[in-house]
Amino acid sequence: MNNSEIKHSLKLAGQLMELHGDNPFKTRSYTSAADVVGGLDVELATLSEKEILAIDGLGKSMAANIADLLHSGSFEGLNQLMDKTPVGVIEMLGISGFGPKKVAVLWQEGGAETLDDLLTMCDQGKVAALKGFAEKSQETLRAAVSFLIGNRFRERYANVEAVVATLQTLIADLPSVEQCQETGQTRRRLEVIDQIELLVVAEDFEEAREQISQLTGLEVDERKSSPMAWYGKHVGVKPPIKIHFADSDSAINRLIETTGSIEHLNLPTTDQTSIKSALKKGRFVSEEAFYQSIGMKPIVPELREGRREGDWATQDRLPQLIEMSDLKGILHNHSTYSDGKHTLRQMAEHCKQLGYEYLGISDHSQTAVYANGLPDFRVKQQQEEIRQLNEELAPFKIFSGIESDILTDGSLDYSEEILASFDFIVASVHSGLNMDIQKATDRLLKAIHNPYTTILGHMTGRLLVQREGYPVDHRAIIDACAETGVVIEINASPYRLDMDWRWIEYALDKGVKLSINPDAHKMDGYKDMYYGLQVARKGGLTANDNLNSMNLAEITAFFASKRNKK
DNA sequence: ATCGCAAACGATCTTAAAGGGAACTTTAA
Repeated sequence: MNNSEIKHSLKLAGQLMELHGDNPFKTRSYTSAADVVGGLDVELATLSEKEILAIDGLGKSMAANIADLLHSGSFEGLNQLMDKTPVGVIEMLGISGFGPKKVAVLWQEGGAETLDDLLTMCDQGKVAALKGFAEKSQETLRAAVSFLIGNRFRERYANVEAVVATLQTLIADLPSVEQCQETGQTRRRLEVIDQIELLVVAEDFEEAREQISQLTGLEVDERKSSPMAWYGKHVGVKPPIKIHFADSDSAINRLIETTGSIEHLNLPTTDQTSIKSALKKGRFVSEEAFYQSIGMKPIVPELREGRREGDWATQDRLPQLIEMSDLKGILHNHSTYSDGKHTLRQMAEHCKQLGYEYLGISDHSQTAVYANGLPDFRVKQQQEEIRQLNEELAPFKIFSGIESDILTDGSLDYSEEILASFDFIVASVHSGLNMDIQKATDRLLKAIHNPYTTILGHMTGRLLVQREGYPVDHRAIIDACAETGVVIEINASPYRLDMDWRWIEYALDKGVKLSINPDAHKMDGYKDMYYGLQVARKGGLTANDNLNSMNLAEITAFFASKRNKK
């Protein structure tokens, strides 16, 4: 078990204790132990019991729980709590906006044991009748529960990536299988996956199907499976799996057919038919050969969504999509000054080691007390440390920034004097997320028009599969960024991937720059830029339109010119 | 349950918004 799994178990134990009305101080000790574990930069599995006991916030009981977790994947206290809580009620703890206390009422007073029970109770008006609930809460609950139910079989891309790779290898190694290739949504790098698809090349489909069904972890769904397709699922993986079969002659045709979205396959071709019907006219030896046969330049899988790629490919105007090697520096990162796991020095040295030219540090601002946000004097301390590190690490450069909360009224979180002391400012909303579209848009517009704002951070506050973002008028916001020269972040955390890639096209039309930012809270977090890059490519982003593709000299000039416009 | 001060025990404290219900509880960043 790794730290993040241990953290998850301790947090769950804390939530369940609160649900069952345990001593609040005992409850809190579990929650805070979970936080402590989350903040460690060394794996608990590598520590002795004595070393674990020496960690502040982890005492005798917690050390024993951790030992049990490492040994058996659970601990007695957690097992007991799980035993007396229905699975559906545990699922309710994930409802955004409703915590353990409210869930306890819904379960014990209202009798709900599943998410579906809750919807029924909302329909019957029974939720509004419960103590501590009323009309408004009932509707908020209905929306949050519907969202969770709608996402029951959907998963973030990053969480299925490894399973897809493992399955691919396992299946390719089966004696009856010639080749196994990723296709469908994951091949297109969609941010949320509701079906995993693979294409198997084999002579004898029947035999291949049977061997696949034998693989550990896979469960076949006999009813849905057919001679041409295996349907089923993998233990612990939410989206269902569909495996297509093809002989080697038709493999490329099947790959193209299963990779593109329906909208892509329906795109018109110059002969008045569609991609889909063109595929039926022959067997192709490569994807490139197929697209050329219909007068199109080859289209990479990420772009096959049925948007503008058909026209681009026909007119030879496909964008030169951004690549990892186009990223020259890393912006929007946290350190131990606020809620990051690693020190400023560690973050900088690691960034430099990876070959980047610069790092933009933007810890949380003072209002974010829960994240140890920086008051004025700590901003100054950090800037002094940055100055010293810059001397030492030159020519590598750390830019001093801040992730300033956009307060409820749309203003930033410091005085003019402090705001003016930063090289760049990421402005993001972190609190008061419950807004209508008018209020949210006005709040963001005011922040965009603040002359100190350099980058607009995670635009909608969404958490994929967990929580809907607040609604915003994307056009109005992008237009304002065009007017003010504010850069829009593509937050690369696989939980967010916000702004949504579907709006990149509009932003590029308006001449707005984007920035692929990892929002890293630890050194390892830099890797998330990969996920941001995938969705950026889906949106047609090129290196030219991406802020952190600038080299050090260019971005230094960019920050300076933005500051001089004030 | 943990910590700190002290030797068995007491204190444990982010804060603001929101909703429900008329002073407070719950939630979430």
